[in-house]
Amino acid sequence: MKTEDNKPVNDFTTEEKIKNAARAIFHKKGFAAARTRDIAEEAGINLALLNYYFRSKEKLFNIVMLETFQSFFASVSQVFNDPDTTFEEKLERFTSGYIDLIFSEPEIPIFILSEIRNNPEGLIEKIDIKWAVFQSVFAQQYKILVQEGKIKQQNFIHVMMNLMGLIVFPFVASPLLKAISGLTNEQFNAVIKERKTLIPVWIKAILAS
Amino acid sequence: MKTEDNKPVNDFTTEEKIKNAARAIFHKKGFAAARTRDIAEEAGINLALLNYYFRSKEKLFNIVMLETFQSFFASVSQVFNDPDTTFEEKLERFTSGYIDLIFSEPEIPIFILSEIRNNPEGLIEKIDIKWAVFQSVFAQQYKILVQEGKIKQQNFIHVMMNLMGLIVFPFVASPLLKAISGLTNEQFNAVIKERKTLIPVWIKAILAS
DNA sequence: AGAAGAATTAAACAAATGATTAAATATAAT
DNA sequence: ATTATATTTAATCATTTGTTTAATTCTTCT
Repeated sequence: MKTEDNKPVNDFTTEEKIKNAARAIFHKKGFAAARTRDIAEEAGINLALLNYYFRSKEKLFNIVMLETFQSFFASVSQVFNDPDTTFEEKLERFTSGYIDLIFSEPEIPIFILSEIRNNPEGLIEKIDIKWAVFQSVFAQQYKILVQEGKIKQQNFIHVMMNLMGLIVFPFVASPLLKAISGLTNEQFNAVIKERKTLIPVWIKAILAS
Repeated sequence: MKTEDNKPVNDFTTEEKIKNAARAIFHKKGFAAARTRDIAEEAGINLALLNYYFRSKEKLFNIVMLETFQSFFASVSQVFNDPDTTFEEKLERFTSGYIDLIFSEPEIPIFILSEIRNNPEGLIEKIDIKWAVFQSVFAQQYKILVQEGKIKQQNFIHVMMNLMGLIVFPFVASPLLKAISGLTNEQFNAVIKERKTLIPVWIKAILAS
């Protein structure tokens, strides 16, 4: 039973099942360690269908990678280019929203960071991420605050490094941090949730220093 | 021409050549994407010698991983447990020293972080990293400063997350950061060098906030 | 010099893995 | 209903890749 656009009711199409499985496996293991048979099994489909729908492992990976990358940075652009919020509000919304986002899929940061080292120019150029960040309203508001003497002059890239470092690092280093701290998963998650309100405060303290 | 302990003069033993090559390849590509033939070629040796000296790719990897891990955290322990420096001095020495260390081998952080996700319990337990950090003199000095009311009460793990996040993140995200900022490699490196003095200032601002 | 052991090499093996084929089944169109 | 097209399957292919083997060369010891 399918609709006129070939989509099963109450279920996923074969193509979607493959892509969802591929996303899960690639995110968890990376391109090189992921096997097409893993993906086929996870999707519950015959191995040959993977090539029938996507031609090759690499083509499938590129699609998953691009979509992951895009959706992961879509919210950046949205928050950073909202004309109706202040610099400080953007700081708070970005921090809180991003921590929630990564919480829902904690493997994504390390996936992106580790896969991007193999991707010389291919991927990054496909998304206008530069515009989303360095030409954003957020960046312009920063510049104005500097001109007004409200915050200290400093290369804007430091702000981005600091903000993203404070948000993302605990996730990518979580196995290590759990080991050295001895915290349980629940305790660790509670610590990270605290950061949703702490990081904006810290960033402001940094900007004032 | 070799010395009595079988070490060639002015050169590396075969075993060392293999391990050095393995380190380079594993650091750059990770375990799954590294091929034993890559390593043999990089080392300039016959492929069979890899198994002759190290039994298997996995055993070779475990040796490289453990050594990398140990050497990368040895300096932490040293700086953090120096009884003759203040909390503030440790902050400065750790930041400066670690940025220099990562500069010399920029692939190591992403290597460690991405490989550790496959290593449930094996690796981390082999190093007493908990002692090196959470039971360190640095941690004790932090506790005292909190008791004295010199800095604000906060879970010590936040300090470690912040410090390491500010230091490490720019390296693991460098391809992304270069893309969004448009900086050249030289400009990017200059920015990171600025952070050697900035990060301790920022951490102190955070601790006071 | 000659024997014994260590190191090295070329070749091949075996398993894993990405991809393809050809037949079978299901779906859509007339 | 029949045909045509799309989807799915089991089997197989072809390459890659970790590993081993057996022969050869080098080193060491007497």
